[in-house]
Amino acid sequence: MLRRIRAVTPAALAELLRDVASDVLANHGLDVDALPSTVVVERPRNPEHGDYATNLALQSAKRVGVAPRELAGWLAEALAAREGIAAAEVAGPGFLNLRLAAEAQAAVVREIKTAGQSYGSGDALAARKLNLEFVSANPTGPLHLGHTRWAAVGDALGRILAFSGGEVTREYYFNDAGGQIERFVRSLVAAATGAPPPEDGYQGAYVEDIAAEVLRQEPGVLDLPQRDEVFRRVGVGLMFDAIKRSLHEFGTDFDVWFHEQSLHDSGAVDRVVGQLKESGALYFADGAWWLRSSGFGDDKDRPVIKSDGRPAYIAGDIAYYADKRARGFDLCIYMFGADHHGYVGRLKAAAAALGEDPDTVEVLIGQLVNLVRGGAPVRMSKRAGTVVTMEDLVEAIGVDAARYAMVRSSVDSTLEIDLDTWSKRTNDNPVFYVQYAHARLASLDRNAADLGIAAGDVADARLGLLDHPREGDLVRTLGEFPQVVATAAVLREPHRVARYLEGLAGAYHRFYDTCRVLPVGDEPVGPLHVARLHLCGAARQVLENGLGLLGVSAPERM
RNA sequence: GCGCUCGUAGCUCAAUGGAUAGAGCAUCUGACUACGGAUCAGAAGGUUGGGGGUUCGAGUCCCUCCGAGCGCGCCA
Repeated sequence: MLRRIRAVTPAALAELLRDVASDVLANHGLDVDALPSTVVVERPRNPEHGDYATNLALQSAKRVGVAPRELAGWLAEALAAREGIAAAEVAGPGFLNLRLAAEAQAAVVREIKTAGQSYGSGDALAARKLNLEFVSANPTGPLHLGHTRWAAVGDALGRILAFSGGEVTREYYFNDAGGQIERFVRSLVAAATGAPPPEDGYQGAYVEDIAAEVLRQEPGVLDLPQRDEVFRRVGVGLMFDAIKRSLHEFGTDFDVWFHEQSLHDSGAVDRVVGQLKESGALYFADGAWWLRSSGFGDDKDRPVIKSDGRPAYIAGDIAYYADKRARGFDLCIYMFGADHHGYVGRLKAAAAALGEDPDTVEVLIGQLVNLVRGGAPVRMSKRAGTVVTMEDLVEAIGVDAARYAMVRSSVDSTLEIDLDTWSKRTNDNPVFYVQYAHARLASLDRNAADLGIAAGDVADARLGLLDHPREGDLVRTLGEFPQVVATAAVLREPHRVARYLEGLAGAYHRFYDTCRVLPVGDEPVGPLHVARLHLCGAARQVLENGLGLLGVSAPERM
């Protein structure tokens, strides 16, 4: 009977370190509370620094009142006696470098195969009710690249937050109550009547297409007195549908499609404005009602009811925020393009004015996306006239590459997507590099099946045989996944998952290059073959889980 | 002028205050009579825009200057 060893993953190691450090401090009569709230465990770049390293002694030395190296020495001694720890040594100013027994590390393979699709999930956001609002493009034209970035990043973030225990609702807010809808309708009417487009109107082939479709559905509409109303109802509806269809084909679906107009129709805007007037957050000046937003951290006060008596744009957003809170969301995450970052202060001020904690509003800002082809910028779209659309991008490189390209970089930096790179079917193209690893693993499984080899129950596998350096690297990489997901969730940084997958694919390819998995020729199936098959199965599972979080397919064949 | 986001290898980008700042591409040199060579090994490539500060330790935090993008409306 094999002895079952608990997998020593970074998370388990952090826990172990905390226990050991508490014991050590207590035994020396020192203050246990001097330990940092989170113990950092990382994989050193330099293999000479062990399998894992921690700066725990460095972090706590000052508060404990003991020299870092001395404290690290105490920890090393205590750790070396623990199960699964092969070696613990002090290095540099007080780092603690740890080597683990192969069997203890490889036990993570068992965890992965047992957890399956849930491996990597966690509770970092447990019991949090999260509202994610993203894309929210105005229904006056097709989605452009900025929207596309959020369609990919927001969707991935939603998956990651949910995987981390959050209760996530994804929403799309249609600004269908403002003046730009009027302009859109006028543009449609002009296109339908053959008149020149209005000066402030929308242009592009899509305007013509929608106008033509309205005429097809409502023949004779041009002669009706309610002509504009029909164009509004049918034309805007067609635009809604086109946007929803684009997003669905992009793999991004929403739980709630919220219409600004509904807030006006239901009286929600009137109610929230009344509430703000009553609390004194609004004041009347120059014929308009102003929000004292400068008193809540904004640059200046903002008109909420304009002097013509109509609600300003922000009125709808305040009511929308209040609606979200009333629905029980304890955190409202907004995702804006960089050109709307000036809106952040207003939104937080509005929350504060309603007597809410401004921290219930969290705004992510995404920088611009530029396309390059053949070394030259791509700016024009066939359909939209002026900007490149989501459909243009998907047509050029496909959904998987588009999503992956958008999600593999931090939203903080402007992004350049080289269409030549992302349409290649080589490892110039990061998404193919990762997907190829998965396809290779799928191929391996097919080959094993053809040979009649089954890995069997992972509980019986001798995973301690996985002691080759390449195996160790792969095992440790697999063990990092839950932490990567948790960090991505907490920091709202889905690109960490993508970068991790590239590292995992690399670790797998390096392992595969050196370590033969299946028996050669007449060689009988041995325990190492079985252990490696399980390792490959675990790698395949993590690639699948990770790609799934990004909304990118994990192909069996390519 | 004020504000936000940035500035890292030739290029595209990583790095939650940790050790010698990392990948991929491009360049150069190697590895297929075995599981997908769409792979792997190696070389070369850096004053992290400049300058100060904080500390055991700064690409990361603070100040300042330079440069880029984007904002600064009773538009949405």
